[in-house]
Amino acid sequence: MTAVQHPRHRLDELLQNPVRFSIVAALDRAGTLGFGEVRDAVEITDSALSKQVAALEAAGYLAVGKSFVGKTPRTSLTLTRHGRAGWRAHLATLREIAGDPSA
Amino acid sequence: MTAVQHPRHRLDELLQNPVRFSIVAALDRAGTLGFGEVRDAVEITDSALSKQVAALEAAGYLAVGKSFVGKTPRTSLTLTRHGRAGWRAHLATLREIAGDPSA
DNA sequence: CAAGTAGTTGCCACTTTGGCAAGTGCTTTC
DNA sequence: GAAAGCACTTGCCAAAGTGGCAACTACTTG
Repeated sequence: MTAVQHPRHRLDELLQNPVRFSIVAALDRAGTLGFGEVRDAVEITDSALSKQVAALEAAGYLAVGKSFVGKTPRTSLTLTRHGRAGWRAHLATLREIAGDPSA
Repeated sequence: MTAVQHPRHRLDELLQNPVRFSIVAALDRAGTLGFGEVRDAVEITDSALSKQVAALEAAGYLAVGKSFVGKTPRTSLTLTRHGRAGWRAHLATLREIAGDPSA
């Protein structure tokens, strides 16, 4: 039989970072948000957000849409199905480790 | 009025590490555990655990007791009041970010 | 053309973390 | 009583993650 591993091994590396955790949390709740909205909500610099968004996008966790609202460009962020699944699994694992009965 | 910061700023740096998170979670549930018990539960090497325990102890999060059970030394780990408070606050912040209504 | 908006990227320095091997303190075995 | 064992501890180091800052892209407005 396979040894049962401690749940920490199942934590999502991407979501262990507080910034990415917060970005994904915000998107999970809001559905879609603009780059600026996320930047202001999470309180991070453009540079840092841009890098973390790129990481999440590369992992297929979120879709980045470029469009124009009037004359100004708008980058919209939305969780993918995969991202949402990863988020939920991560939360469930955290709860499992913490001993949360609702895990 | 003071600007309300995003809750991620209140996350406990010590508890952002999965190993320390797991150690503290286990101790919160069990009360006191031996070094070996934690090592086996969390599935980590002696070296890594020793270092993380030292970090948690330095932060006043846990008390390390050295004693002998028969002839073999036993290092027991217990959360301090401060450690328990930090743990609870960290969990509450995670829930707050995640939008958990029970936060 | 200069300047501004909305991001993006490169470069770099700092920090964290783990593995591995050697070391510590105490005890049992040959 | 020297060697070996047990339960950790520590030093050294290499790899990886992050953020700051400044320069850069792309497009628009004055």
